[in-house]
Amino acid sequence: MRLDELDRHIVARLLQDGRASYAQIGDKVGLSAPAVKRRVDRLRADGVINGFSAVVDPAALGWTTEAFIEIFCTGATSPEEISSSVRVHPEVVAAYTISGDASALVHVRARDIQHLEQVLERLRREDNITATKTSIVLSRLIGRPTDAPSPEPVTGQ
Amino acid sequence: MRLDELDRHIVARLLQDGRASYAQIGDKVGLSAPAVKRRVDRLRADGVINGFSAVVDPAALGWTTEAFIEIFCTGATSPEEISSSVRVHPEVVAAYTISGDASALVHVRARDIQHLEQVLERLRREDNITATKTSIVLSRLIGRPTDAPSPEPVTGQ
DNA sequence: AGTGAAATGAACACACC
DNA sequence: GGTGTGTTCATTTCACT
Repeated sequence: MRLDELDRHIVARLLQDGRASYAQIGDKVGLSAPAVKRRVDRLRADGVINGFSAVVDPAALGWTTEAFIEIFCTGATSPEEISSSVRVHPEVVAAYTISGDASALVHVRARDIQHLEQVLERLRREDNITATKTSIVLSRLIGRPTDAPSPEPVTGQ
Repeated sequence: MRLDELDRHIVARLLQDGRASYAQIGDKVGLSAPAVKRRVDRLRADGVINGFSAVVDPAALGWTTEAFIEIFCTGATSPEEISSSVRVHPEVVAAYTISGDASALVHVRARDIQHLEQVLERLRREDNITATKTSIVLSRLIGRPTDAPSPEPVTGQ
């Protein structure tokens, strides 16, 4: 499934304003509203667009503390096992297996430092997990709405 | 500014479906559509909700490679300097100053490994940056739509 | 703060060019 | 891909509690 320029343009607009009407988008990209809807429906069916969401300030909801935790696991722990050890903790907002020394990198949000400490204790109690290495976020320098990329992959120069 | 239960409920619904109508939300939370709209307007004015966005699959847009890069800087480089060194690179989707050895942690998306290498070269050419340590993402285990937290901070147990 | 009603405008599903 | 139309539904504003 290939995306043309119009598709990318529509995705760009929806990243910027997920509640834009089809007519509004159509004005910007040069299509009629029904044509935009047809393309958005197709983009959703193809899994390019997976839904819509509000962009919320975590601090305003009481999540003022954030950390990245490197997870070290026993011998040959599978990604699935890591995933299930980690996903039971609701404070985990993202987790990745990565190259390098650690088995996984986990992005955590907590109410405060005390809460973060509790999360760490709970993670370290998991059977697979032998060690953790925590980097507390001091400040967010950059963060696009959804950590989303721009719709146009930059061609290498 | 404090949020009551209804506000959190509304935010939860908008995180799940950013295009939900006010009437739909009202049905779930027990309010009329105008009442929901007034609260959403207030949440936006207060900066709790910063906008709406589509949830897009980066791979479908051609961004198949992802990495976390620890950035090491000269002596006393300020967060602002790091930020400006890093934000000029469009492949950077997020960046944080963190505790620990590194000065900052940068989340990067690239088209492929070759492209990632180019990003690394460009980053290392920045004056402030003395070294980088890259962890390539092998697989995403968990990733809530927007790396957003749930609207209810979990109380420590 | 909330509701309810009325007017405007968007969405949707058609058939059609 | 663009129009047209008609129906349904959402948004918005206002009066009122």
